[in-house]
Amino acid sequence: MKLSTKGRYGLKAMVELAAEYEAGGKLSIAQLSERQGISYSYLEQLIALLKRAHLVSASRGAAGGYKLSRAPEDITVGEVLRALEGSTALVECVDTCGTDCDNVCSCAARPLWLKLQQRIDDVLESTTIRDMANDYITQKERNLD
Amino acid sequence: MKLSTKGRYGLKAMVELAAEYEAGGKLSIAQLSERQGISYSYLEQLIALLKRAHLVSASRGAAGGYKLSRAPEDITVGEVLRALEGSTALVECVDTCGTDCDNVCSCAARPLWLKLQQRIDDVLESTTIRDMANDYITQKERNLD
DNA sequence: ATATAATCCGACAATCCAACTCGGAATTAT
DNA sequence: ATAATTCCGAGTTGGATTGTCGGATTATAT
Repeated sequence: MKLSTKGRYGLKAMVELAAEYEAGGKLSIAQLSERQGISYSYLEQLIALLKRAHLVSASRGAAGGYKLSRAPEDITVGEVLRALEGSTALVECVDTCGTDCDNVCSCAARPLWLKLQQRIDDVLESTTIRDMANDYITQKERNLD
Repeated sequence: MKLSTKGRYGLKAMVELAAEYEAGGKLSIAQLSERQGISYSYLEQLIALLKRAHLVSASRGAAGGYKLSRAPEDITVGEVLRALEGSTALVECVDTCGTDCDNVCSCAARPLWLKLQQRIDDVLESTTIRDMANDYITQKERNLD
């Protein structure tokens, strides 16, 4: 019942880009990996996932980098995590992509998993990375005092 | 972001015991593993975890087996999952046992994880295995039609 | 007493997957 | 040209999940 580093690191990278959004918001992998203390090579892979999902767009070559392809208030945490992890489902049998469990109709636990998943998705879909960036920024300001 | 089979199988075993509670509620591993199609040897291990957490009690020897050590309405899903998985935390940094992340105070994601974890635990602590057993029983009845 | 049915226990094995690393090709600004 | 960057696929490593197995222990039934 753990979220992988893929999801955690990738989401933090998105928040970093969101916090930079007003100022143009382009950051290179080198910048992102340094700000978060994540391996350059690994972050490369994560960003690739985000790009494939059209959440960020790249400009190549020298002075290149990544920026959000939409405004941060239009990107939900759920979208980001799905791009990174494939799905936010806690158990397969509640995945929107369907299930191969032949037992769904008489499963003792399925009603619970459905309810739980709904609560999780409520949070993930109602939170945007703009929200997170705002928290992040005020948090950093507080730390300066 | 997946729940392991430990949690899923173990919880289903507990619901099976809860459904049997009124009738005495003692079941052997052989019975439990057959009803769920889970390997006998593996289930043995899972039950051991539940026993260590005093959620079930065993009677040894022939005609032995396991039963709930408390009434099913007094056992929450959260307790069961903690016994099986160690923790229900989605990310370490919200674990009640504390964290070794030196970044908690300026983490862009922590407020989200806290909120998410709270919603998850709301569900897990407010659902008992009696609730699940009731659902399970009516579900089985519907399937007879 | 003996056979039988069960829990108990620890060690081991297979498989998977998360979490990276690496090398180099393609692209673009200066 | 050169340096900075994205792009891409393959390989590695370690640890966790998901079991299996053999035998010891305990209780019941006959």
